[in-house]
Amino acid sequence: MARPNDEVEDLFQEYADLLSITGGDAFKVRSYEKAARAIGGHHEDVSTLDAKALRAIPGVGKSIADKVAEYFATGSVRAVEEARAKIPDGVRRLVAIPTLGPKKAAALYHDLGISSVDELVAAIHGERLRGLKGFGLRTEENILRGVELLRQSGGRVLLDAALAVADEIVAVLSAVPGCERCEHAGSLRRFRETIGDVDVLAAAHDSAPLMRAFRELPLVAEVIVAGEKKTSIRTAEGLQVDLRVVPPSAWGAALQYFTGSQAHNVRTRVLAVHAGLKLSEYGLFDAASGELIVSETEDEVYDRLGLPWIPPTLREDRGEIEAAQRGELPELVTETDLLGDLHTHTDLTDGVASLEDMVRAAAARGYAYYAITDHAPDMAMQRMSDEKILAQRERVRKLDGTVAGMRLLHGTELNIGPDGEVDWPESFLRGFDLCVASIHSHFTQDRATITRRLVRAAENPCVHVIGHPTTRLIGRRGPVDVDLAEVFRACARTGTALEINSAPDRLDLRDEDILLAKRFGVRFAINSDAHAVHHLGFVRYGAGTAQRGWLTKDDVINTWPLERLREFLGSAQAQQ
DNA sequence: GCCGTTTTCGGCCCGACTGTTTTCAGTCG
Repeated sequence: MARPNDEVEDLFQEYADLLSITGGDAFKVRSYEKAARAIGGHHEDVSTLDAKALRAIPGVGKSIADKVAEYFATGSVRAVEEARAKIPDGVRRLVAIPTLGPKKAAALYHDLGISSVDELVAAIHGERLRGLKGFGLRTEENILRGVELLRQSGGRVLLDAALAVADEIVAVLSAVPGCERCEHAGSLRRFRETIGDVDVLAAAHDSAPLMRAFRELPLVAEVIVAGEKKTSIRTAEGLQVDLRVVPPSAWGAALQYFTGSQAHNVRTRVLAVHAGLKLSEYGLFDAASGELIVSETEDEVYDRLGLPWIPPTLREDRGEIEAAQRGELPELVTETDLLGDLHTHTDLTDGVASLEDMVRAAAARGYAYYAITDHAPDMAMQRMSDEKILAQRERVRKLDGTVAGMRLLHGTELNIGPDGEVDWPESFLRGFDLCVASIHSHFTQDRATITRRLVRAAENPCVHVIGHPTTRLIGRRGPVDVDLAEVFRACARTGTALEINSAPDRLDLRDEDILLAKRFGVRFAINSDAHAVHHLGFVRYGAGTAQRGWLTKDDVINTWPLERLREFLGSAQAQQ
């Protein structure tokens, strides 16, 4: 189940969308968006809060607090239901298309009766948009490109959504009597950036109670197939989940088989054949006699193939078999290796939690150090000023070391402008412990310009980390067109780290880019880019992505002790 | 709809780009 806070966030975001499509007051729309974000990022469960506590959340006043209460009392909100009655859900989905906002969606619906993405595409191809005010040929092209982007991620969900579903199912099934083991497998276990369907594997002598419990889960919207060995369901959000139940003796072989990837499995089966064996989801067998050799653990299966156990995040047939044969598998960085987070926000800019709340939550994760990196003035909407950032620095210095001994770094997330310049002059930047620099606009510049822009940022002696280097948003915006090798070369030369932004809709750098960057000898930082307390946990996805890029602890600067990190930050400034 | 070096209503996130226009609306971060 979604967190109650997430349910309310989705509800108010939907209401804001509907209000904007119906031409409602823009400030009212913004109020609901702001409240949605604040509630989604709030640390307490809003379903347990009374009116007074609800109104203590920034952006929540009487009207919105009443609607939250109404939602938990009745299961719905009358005002939202009324808005839904006016605008078909398909019209709201149109605004998910990049470059298509509420005004254009409203025009398409009212003038042409278009109420779904499919109808819109058909209308464009039927040239029915020609002559519609505000819609030219370029607009049509942009819409079609946006739809294509949406469909590329089509049916696939982000890691966090898939993991939330998987975690819930595994927790419930593990408690069913007779269940000896239960884990998620598939691309989710390999931490792929998007997930087509969730695979859950369980071990039991009798599968019936597990299959029944699975079918009766509250999140099940539809049972697709129900058998003795396999059951598939679909959630209300459209995510397919497959449960396979195997005998406990076959656990290891099944887990290996259902974890994949397919390419990795092909390689392991070929290895088996060459050794006179046969590998299937039921075990490793002697090819001639059909006698079972091993099947109980993954370790045994790999061992009998002459390999050490291979971490799931490496199982893509990208050289892991060969590395394993040579005994050269990397010792992968893990989430628990992280000693701190180097890219986080507070409510001084676009975060929703206070400095103190963020610091407390970071300390609760056991971090040794933590950097606060709010936006700088060039992001005009954030209204940052020298005075505000210096006042924050005072507060950071006072808090430093007072919460569980955690050390604080005062930093900023600079904006890399169209020519590669950043917000403040060098004299001011030297006052920060750490500067992340990221691109936030001008995404469509040509390859040479973007490359030069990022190289210039890396060459800036005050920039320590390049944030979300390709700026892609999964399913919504492609990466900028850039010569990554050139950027990686510059980062290696200047001692500038590359971020692995852990936000599940970014995961930027992505795994393939990390593999390439590592070859240039670049260092990395696995950061949450948290805008709320619960975002700090995003580093789980960043660490998984780093593993898919074959990174070890030594490659990642925020696994280093503070002293070594400070040396790295200092030497970057000393250069050039 | 929220908020207030607040007290009851006026301001609220600003600037730039894109595409459609020919002076601006819509979208985005």
